[in-house]
Amino acid sequence: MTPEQLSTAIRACLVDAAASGRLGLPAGSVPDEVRVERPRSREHGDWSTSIALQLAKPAGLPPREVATLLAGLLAGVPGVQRADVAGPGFVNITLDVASAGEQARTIVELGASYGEGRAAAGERVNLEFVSANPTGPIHLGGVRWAAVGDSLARILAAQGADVTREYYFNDHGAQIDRFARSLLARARGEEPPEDGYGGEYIHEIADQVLAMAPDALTCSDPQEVFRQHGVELMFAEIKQSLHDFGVDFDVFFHENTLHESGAVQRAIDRLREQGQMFEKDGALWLRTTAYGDDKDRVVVKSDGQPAYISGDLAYYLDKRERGFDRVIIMLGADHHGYVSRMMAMCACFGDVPGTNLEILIGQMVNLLRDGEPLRMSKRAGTVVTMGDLVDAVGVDAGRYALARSSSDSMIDVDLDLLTKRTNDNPVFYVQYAHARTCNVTRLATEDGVRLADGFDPSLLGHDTESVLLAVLGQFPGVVARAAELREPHRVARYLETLAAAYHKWYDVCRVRPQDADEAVTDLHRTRLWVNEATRTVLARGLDLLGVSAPERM
RNA sequence: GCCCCCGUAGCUCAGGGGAUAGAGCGUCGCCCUCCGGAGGCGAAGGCGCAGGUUCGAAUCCUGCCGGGGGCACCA
Repeated sequence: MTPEQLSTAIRACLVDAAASGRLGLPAGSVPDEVRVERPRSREHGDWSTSIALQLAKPAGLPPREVATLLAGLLAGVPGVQRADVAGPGFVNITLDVASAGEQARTIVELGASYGEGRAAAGERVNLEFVSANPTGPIHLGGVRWAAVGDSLARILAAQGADVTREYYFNDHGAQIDRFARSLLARARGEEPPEDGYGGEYIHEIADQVLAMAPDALTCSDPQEVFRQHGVELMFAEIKQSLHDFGVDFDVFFHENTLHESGAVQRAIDRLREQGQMFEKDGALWLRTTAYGDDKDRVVVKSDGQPAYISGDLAYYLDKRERGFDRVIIMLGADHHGYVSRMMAMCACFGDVPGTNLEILIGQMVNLLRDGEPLRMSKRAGTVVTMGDLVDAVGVDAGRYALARSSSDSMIDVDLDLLTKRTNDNPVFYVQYAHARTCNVTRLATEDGVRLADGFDPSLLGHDTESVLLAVLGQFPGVVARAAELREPHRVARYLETLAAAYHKWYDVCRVRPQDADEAVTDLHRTRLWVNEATRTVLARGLDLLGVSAPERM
């Protein structure tokens, strides 16, 4: 019996009790979802629910009375060995060993599709992340969103969403001009401009542009040549480093196309028709304060030039017109000030903020060296790039380290720790567990233990076994929750729990016969099912994080 | 001044209003005639402060303290 099945059974008991008048409330007032949790202490059984505590008040009964009623009904459910009332009104449930053991069969039979859900089925999601300006390599701060964003895309897809990964390529503004001027200055052997970029990569790109266009310095518009080729080269490098990090976008959207195609003007016209625009001081404004922004925003400046937000307006409208009902944008904490104006903009279009537009703010990565904060500056060229991270620890450790923490938390990354390749990255703990499952399967198969020859879940009675089975059963709920809250780190934390449960089980429950004299029994075969189920979930979970699941390490 | 995030073990971080708050690393002590010891078992060690809501608060609300970030007709 899976936790989902148990939850359904509990709800059915409650609806029954309500319908027959024993609960003192109408059947319709039983919550749609009854939460089933793992109790903290093993002595409290396999699963626990606090539903009786929640229903006590509406039912007008003491919590323990509701719990007692529920426990009595649950005791009659097939697969439930016992249901006890505990504490203020918890119902603790212990399953039959065989019923709990069926979890292994369920997983092995579903294979890689175990853990998938339909919570986001039919949703067309546009997930925009990274979107770093092509004025330099992606630095470590941006890498966090690459890891988290790509993982979120995988998790949403596992819930049935149709996800497009999108990168907004800002190739239009003043920062690009600064970049071009910096390249030009470098090529002429001059110091970078006051507001420009420094660093080794500027040197390299400038040389490459000169190689591509030998007359770049003598042509009529040198800066334009450096801009065009420089951005192209920088962009190619960014794409490549993302690809090497295991992140491939479906759409690279160029801001330029919005201005060239007239999309900006269309968006402005649309908003004007809806009465959201007004003119003041020679500029055109969007009345974002009507929807909670703290000030109105200039869309077209008094000099006639479009302000930055005009691109955002057009871009949002473009995404919606491409058929995405959910536009999700991941931004760093240094951009959180945009949230209220973006949400207001969404409302100005007549959409629903929070539904059609979601903005996820992630906190920054704090770089340390020797425990001391490291100040990074693109201007000074002291940046730690995505490539540096991959060179230092590899893709798996890098992605895992960045994806295993909540995006709400600022995280510290100590470069010396990383470059030392120490074992304190939990990704190895999880990957090792996976490699172990593969090893066990390989050796067991050589010994003649075959899944197809038998499965007797009533043999899975060891305590470490029931823990492992229960943890395996939590996977679909974890994935669903990670998708719902847009929190990939939940998957990583879950995998660490699963790996721990597996290691403990492995330590005391042998899968293979001890030696050639020992016959292969149903216990060996059944445990091989458990091993396979674990391998399946570890592999799928790592896949959701974009981390490899090695068979040997 | 206003807005957002954070404050949990020595360090880095988990923790869906529920029972005795967890993991990794670090420290100390155990376990290889045993499917891979990148493992397992044990010990020490913690919710910034003060109120409030609740049967019940690390979790929700308010204030304070501390850290980070943001408040342009820049992009």
